[in-house]
Amino acid sequence: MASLGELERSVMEMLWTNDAALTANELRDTLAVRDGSGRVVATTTMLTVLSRLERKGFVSRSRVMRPHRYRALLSREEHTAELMHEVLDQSTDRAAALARFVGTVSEGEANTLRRLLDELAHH
Amino acid sequence: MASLGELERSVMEMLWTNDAALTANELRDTLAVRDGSGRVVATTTMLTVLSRLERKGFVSRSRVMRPHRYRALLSREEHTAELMHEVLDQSTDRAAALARFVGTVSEGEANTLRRLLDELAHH
DNA sequence: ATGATTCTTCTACAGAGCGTAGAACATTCA
DNA sequence: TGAATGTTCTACGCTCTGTAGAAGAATCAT
Repeated sequence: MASLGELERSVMEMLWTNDAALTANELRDTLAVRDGSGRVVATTTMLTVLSRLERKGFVSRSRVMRPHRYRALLSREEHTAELMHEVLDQSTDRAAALARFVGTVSEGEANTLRRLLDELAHH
Repeated sequence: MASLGELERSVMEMLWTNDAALTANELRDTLAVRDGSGRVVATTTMLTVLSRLERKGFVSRSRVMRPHRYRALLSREEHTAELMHEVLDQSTDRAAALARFVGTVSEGEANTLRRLLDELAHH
């Protein structure tokens, strides 16, 4: 999966937080507020970034109306899960990598995992 | 964690595969053979890449002898586990992300996880 | 010891990715 | 149909990475 720059990432964060499809200007304004740094970018900058995110397959764009509306193709959780798989796939010994991972997980998270695997078993 | 370029990644792969500390020329030669593409780089190229990997904290260098010898600071599995944590840390809802992850894991891998968590419980 | 050899560092450059946005083009609105 | 709004095209600077020559440092062979 392609990786994201800082602004690209911020945009994805906004799209993940708002499940409605947003316009470039809405994103631009949200960024100015939400990003503590009061980051103000030109609308064209936002549009460029959105085009790149579309090309990379992170967002889809609805062109039926103007202004166009953008939404994330995956939810944040799906994205995270996909990244975890991708990382794991780079390993030659997946079981060993999982062992390391599980070995460094908090007790609470270990319990979460047990519960999830339990639910999975009784599908 | 800093990310790696293609050549940097190849070098880490070689260091992960050989647990002995290797020299720039050994890595150079191994690359030429191992990398199917018969990739031949100059020794100085290898040294530059190794310096960058050292700066990024991926390898350590023994300077006591010449030529210097390089080794990976983390094993491949440790590295993978660390990346998985890093990815997970980017999520706002870790449990949800883990749920997605577990939900898309193969049956065999689910069993591996159950076993690992079981061992963890009886520490 | 010293010239030859080997090794490392310094410097440099090209290509790609990203943040950035103006200029020009397209659409919609009043 | 002119004004306002929205989108695309083009471009530039910065950083990262692959690449390696030039120059400096250490080692070796005689």
